[in-house]
Amino acid sequence: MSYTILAKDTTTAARRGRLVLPHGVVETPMFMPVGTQGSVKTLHPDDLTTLGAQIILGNTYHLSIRPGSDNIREMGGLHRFISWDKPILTDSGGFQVWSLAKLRKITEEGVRFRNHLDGAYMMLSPEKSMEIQSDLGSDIAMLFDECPPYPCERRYAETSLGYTLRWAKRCKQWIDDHQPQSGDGRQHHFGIVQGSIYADLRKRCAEELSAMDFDGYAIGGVSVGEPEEEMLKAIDNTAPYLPEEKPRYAMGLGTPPQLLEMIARGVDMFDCVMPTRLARHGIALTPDGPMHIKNNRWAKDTSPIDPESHPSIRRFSRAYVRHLFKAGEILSLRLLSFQNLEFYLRLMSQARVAIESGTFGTFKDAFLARYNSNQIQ
RNA sequence: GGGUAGGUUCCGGAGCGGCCAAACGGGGCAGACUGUAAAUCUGUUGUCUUUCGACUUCGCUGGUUCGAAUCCAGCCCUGCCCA
Repeated sequence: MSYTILAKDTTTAARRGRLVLPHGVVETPMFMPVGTQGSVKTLHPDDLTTLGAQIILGNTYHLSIRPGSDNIREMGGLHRFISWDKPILTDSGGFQVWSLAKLRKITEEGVRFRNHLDGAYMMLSPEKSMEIQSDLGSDIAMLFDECPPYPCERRYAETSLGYTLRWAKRCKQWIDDHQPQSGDGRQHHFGIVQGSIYADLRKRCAEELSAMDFDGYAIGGVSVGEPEEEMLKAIDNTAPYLPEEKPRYAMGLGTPPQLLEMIARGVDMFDCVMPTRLARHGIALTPDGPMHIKNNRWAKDTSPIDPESHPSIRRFSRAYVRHLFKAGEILSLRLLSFQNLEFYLRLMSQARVAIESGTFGTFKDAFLARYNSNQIQ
């Protein structure tokens, strides 16, 4: 088995695991920095290594329209192309069906897009998505799903779920036909549970996908604008029906507190644009809460943004980073991205240690109390 | 000295008799962001008031008019051209 549960928490459903992938071993719970276009925005791959990133994301939709997945395959695959030799997870493009909704048409066959670059028509189907991800050579390929919007009426959610389940079967068929190998060295495939806010649909989807025996399972249809309460409910309505011995991945989430809440519910993997996007928008994440570095109150603050962070960011004062940001200097975006990812990855590292010692519950409460107090000195 | 263009709210810059506390851009202040069409987007930016509204403001002084940032006169100051 490529996934091993190493420890379980005593008072929550948190798990400490290890996932063996073609390009390396990743320890869970873990956070995956998002590198949609083959780059975690503003950061050098060596920065990611310094930060302890174990795996990053790439995106099927974006990479297939530019520079083209066939080109990437001919150049030796995504890892070589972007010079990153650790694991990569590729999203299937299903999310772009949702986020670029104005330009799409969904049919049984798949989704017909007009891409956002030159408006050219493009078809994404279960088979096509799997083929692109195979060309990219990612360690984990996500199944091609239909991500319903929020809010979503029952009727639409059912129809949408039908696509997701039938498309999952076709993805499975494509995998069996094209990638018959077994073992940790082959590309892994994760199913995606949809069902919107409807508990019975979530359960049904989780059970049907589980029966198809994928390498891991994702909880999708979250991070689409729903309130936090609905998001956690979707986790609660899904996680219990997923196989215990497979990794669970909450897609597109979340805030630091949300991450801990989901780990406590048995989720192992996360990805989110939040740390890097907030960085580019002038917000630093710290153990004491988010910090609008552009605010006037930091103008003369010579202390570091986060005294507990990595030395290479700790050496700069809040006043300096603020100055760089306000002056439009690119360095500020890099420094803040570095800080925010450092913070996310540190949080995951601390969570792993806490689970191993069976104290995740108290760790979580302490973290939340401090983070939510938002008392940055 | 002669000619000419102009002086507008933090800056640039529109406005050229009422719809003007004054477009737009920048800057300032604050906010939003959750499988990245995002180094993006939103709000706010004369004073007082919770709202209605009141008050002060378009170089200065005076005038014309029911009404002036806008018209007239004088003055002050800047840029450019000629001596």
